[in-house]
Amino acid sequence: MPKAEHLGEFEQLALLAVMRLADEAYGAKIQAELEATAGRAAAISSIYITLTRMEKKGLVRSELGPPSEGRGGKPRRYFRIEPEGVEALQGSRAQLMAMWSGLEERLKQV
Amino acid sequence: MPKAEHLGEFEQLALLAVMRLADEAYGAKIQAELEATAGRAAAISSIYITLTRMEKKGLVRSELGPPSEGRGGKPRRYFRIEPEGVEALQGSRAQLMAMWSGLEERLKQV
DNA sequence: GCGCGATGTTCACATTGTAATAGTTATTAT
DNA sequence: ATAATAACTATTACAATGTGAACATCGCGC
Repeated sequence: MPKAEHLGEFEQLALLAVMRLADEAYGAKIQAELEATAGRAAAISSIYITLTRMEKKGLVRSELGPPSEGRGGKPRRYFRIEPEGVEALQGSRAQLMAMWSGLEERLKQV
Repeated sequence: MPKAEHLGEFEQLALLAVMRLADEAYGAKIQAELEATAGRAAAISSIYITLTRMEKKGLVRSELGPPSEGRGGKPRRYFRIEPEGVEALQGSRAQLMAMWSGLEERLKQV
């Protein structure tokens, strides 16, 4: 029973990638999305571990795709964000935006 | 020698609070600022531990205020953000903004 | 002197993030 | 048929980040 109070830095990014990819959100693609969009290198293990932990907290769910799609390897595991995940994400975002508000201007003067 | 690749969730918030408070950034006030502006409860120990660790990485520096100011207790420890800290903060922000871009609209439809 | 309020500090632990490595299975090459 | 390769998922052990509880310091008012 994790306490699950706040989303970690990487948890936020991983959730966002899942949302962006909609129904194409599986491990390898999530990794590519993070690299391409955020410029954030992430180990593939970080992605699986983080998403699996979040699944236990009810922030995402996952299901296996069809066993074959003209390719080898294990079937893909597709992730979907749950309403709780969306909510957590919006909460984190609101905190950061509140803290940033008014700071951009000040930074320009330096 | 920590590796210090990315800022954690709380590291970001703590740095932002230090920036917002300018030359009034000491432990208790940082805690109050987080609560007031972000609605984020944080243990006072989290603040000191996190900022002390970031000081070792060169993201902030700190100095003790005058021993007394008509009040008891240890002298206040004032924190300042360093240019490296500002840079790290902007990097984290850019990643999140990139990942969020385009998602707000999609969310409204749910 | 004694307690109170306003600080800062430390320790032990829980949660979050990563590197290294192993496992699965279709397709292609030999 | 067998082996190599490619495209994936999974586990383990550890490092970094975050927290709760408890303690230490010191001026002020009684």
